[in-house]
Amino acid sequence: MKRNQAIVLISPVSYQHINLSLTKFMKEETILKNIARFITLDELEKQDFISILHYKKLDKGQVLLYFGETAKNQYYVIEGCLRNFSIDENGKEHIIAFGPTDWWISDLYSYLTETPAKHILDALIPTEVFEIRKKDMEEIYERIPKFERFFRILFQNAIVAQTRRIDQTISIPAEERYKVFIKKYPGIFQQIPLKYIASYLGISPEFLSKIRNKIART
Amino acid sequence: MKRNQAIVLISPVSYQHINLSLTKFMKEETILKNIARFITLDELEKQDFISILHYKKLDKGQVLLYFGETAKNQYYVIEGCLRNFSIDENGKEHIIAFGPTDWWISDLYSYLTETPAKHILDALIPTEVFEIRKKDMEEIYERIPKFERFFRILFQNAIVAQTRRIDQTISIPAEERYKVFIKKYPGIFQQIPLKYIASYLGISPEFLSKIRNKIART
DNA sequence: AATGCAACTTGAACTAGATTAAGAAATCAG
DNA sequence: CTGATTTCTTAATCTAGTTCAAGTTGCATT
Repeated sequence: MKRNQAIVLISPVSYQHINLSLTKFMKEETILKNIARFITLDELEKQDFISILHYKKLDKGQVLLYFGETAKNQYYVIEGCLRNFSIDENGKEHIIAFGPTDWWISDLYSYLTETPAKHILDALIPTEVFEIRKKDMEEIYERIPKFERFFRILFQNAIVAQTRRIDQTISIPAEERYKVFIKKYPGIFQQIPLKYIASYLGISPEFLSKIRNKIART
Repeated sequence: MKRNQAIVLISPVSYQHINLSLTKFMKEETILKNIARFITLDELEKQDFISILHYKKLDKGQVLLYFGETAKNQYYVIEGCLRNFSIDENGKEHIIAFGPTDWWISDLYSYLTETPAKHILDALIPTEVFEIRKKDMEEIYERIPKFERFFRILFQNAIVAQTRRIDQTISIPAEERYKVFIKKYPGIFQQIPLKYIASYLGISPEFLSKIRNKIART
């Protein structure tokens, strides 16, 4: 079954598709628009916040956080897709989360406890991010307390999504979970190799292939 | 294998065991102590906050949130244990979260979106809670903005725990997950029937029994 | 103490998903 | 364009976990 056969791309055209990089200004606009979902910043606050952003451009496969390294940053994905994954004692990779365009991602455990990370963050496709250092963020919380509210709401929404995922993982079979994933994340489905999607779903690539074949025959 | 055979009870004696109910004052102290982990409240702020708490005492099996009902409250567990669970299309229950003593619990999706809940909250053992109405909480956020920080930190910690759980669910076998659970939640393990623990782990009660027997023979 | 109900255990049969191997198709680098 | 590498598919075999049925044990009620 060919991936793109019957699924319409419904997310906005990737900026890379039109071969026109975002200017610095436009990149900053995307993160400010993301923040404006939950809080309103005045111009001074916007400038203050922008001053702590560190732009990074990653190639496919490039690592943002290594196993054993202490996470001192969190990331906003301007464009592209990151993954947060672990490696089990058999050397097998398990994707815990994707970090697609317009999402925030980090290894929160390492970041909060300042202990070595047990997870790894890298880019699955060429990706641009804003990196925010923990120290800088703590100062922003002091200077612009409404960011407490922003992240409270962001984290609430993250908990809702994770709860949904836990529920599905323990209560519905892999085929159903795959169908839910396609509907929920069409952008990721289009861009990311199937073996990574299988890993995220907690199944083998071979089994995902069987599921897709079965769906195609129905 | 008998449950209590080789496991030492390490959590403090249940208040109910010593047949001495907490006074109203002591109950309020427990939630204030919980809050003091992340923020400092002055006496006026404490009184303000306590004024929105609604005490509830539940019997085993008593429901706090029904399927299809819109969640208008969140809960702090003074003593006891709640569960957040779903029922799949085969009528099977899946426990998504426990809410043991000193934890905060709600159906966050329904609470945030003000849509009918797809989960159910009830008491697995006799339980006392403080119920906090959404409307009251929103006013507290206005009057005492440092609660934004409290819940941001609380939600961050919740995300860390859920991420750990997702990682374990997709990467280690049920036996390992059971061992992790026992170490991490000895209190729940002591008090809650095994069939609920099996449900939380995403396995059948029969399979949990087989795991326990295997462990006992090793 | 007796009875009924709920929880737990056990074994056999079954299934969803994993593993292994091999080949095809797609993508990438030069 | 070509060769190398990665991704994907397919089939056979294996295994973790489910289901079902039945019996045992623990708990609650009378």
